[in-house]
Amino acid sequence: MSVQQRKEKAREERGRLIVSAARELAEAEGWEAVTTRKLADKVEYSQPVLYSHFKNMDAIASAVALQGFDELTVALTKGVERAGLRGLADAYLEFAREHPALYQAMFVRQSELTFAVGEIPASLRAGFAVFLAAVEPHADGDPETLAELFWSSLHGLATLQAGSRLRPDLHEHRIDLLVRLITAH
Amino acid sequence: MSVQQRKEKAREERGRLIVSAARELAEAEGWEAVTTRKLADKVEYSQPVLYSHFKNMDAIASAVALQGFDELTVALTKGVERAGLRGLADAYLEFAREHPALYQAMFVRQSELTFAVGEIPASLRAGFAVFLAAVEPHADGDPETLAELFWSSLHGLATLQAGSRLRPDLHEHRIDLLVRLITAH
DNA sequence: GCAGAATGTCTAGCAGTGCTAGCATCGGGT
DNA sequence: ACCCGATGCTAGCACTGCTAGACATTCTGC
Repeated sequence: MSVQQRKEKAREERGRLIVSAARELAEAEGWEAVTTRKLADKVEYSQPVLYSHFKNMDAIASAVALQGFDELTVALTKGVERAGLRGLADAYLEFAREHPALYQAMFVRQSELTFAVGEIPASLRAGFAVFLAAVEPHADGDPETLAELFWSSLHGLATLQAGSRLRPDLHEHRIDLLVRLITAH
Repeated sequence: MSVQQRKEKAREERGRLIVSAARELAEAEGWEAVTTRKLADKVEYSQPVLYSHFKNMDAIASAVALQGFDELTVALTKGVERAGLRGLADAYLEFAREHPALYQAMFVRQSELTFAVGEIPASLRAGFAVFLAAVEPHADGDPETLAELFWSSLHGLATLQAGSRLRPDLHEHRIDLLVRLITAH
């Protein structure tokens, strides 16, 4: 049944095309501009094909988010290898700044995927592991809490910054201070 | 012109009615359920009336947010008076937890109101002042940066918690740790 | 090679969204 | 008593997510 396998492969390819088209559209014009019609236009199919790949629009955004988790984990790993805790913080905030729509899909837009209760994507869990390892030397026997707090702080900085609610010129100072607070035990 | 003044007063009253109806609806069913038709139904007018008070739906949400800034500042002040930095953190996170839709309108939904660039609502500025004062004893000559960082951390905790992305049982631990990091200079 | 079945895609449409033009109707000023 | 401006309404537009049903097209069994 090689012919069916090839079909299946082409189908998966089209699924990936939809996801990357959605991501591009979101990054270019924001998620509110990602409509079924525009997306169908972009991939040069009609709207119903979207629904043969994904349950609904939210599922497409979730697929984009999943890509993001993978890429974030890679970026975080590189960051921590380059410059420890400070590199991790820089990598996280740079990722959020460079891919605002992607970051929104991952952490701001509420989706069906409620983690912590239920199953967490493996890539996200790997990202958390990077935090855990990086933070462990500075935790008094409770790296989980410190890792969650560090992540939360970075998330807060990322989202408030994205909304222009923090003074841009103090960006570096805030990261410095955060890292100093954690490392100075 | 007493009659006109009375009319104007009734008009303002209706404006407030719209805002509180929107807030109730959002708190009860989430912002995605706040539509012009439902809102008009709730205040027992037709949709066009909404537009004689507000430019558009976003402006209504912004009015709700403005209410929230006032209330948050009050809550933060009480918190810091009761238990210093820890009371401030508790008050902030309790506010976000008890009024999730309100908090969304204030800090999550992106609106025209980009602060930091442009004018910041007076009540929000007052809220930041509470942070500044509470944090000042623990800052090495740079309370602004520490206040922004503290606020960001709480915001991160609040939003990630709201999305069920943090372990609920560690809630108190995270606050403890955050406050300890700041106070332990 | 060919009829019939199965798979896949598209056209057309529904219900609901934010928002507005234009028409009644009501009330105050002269 | 009349006029006229202000006010709220009905109806409608262009858009949204999503789906039913018609139409090809391709594969299967003979």
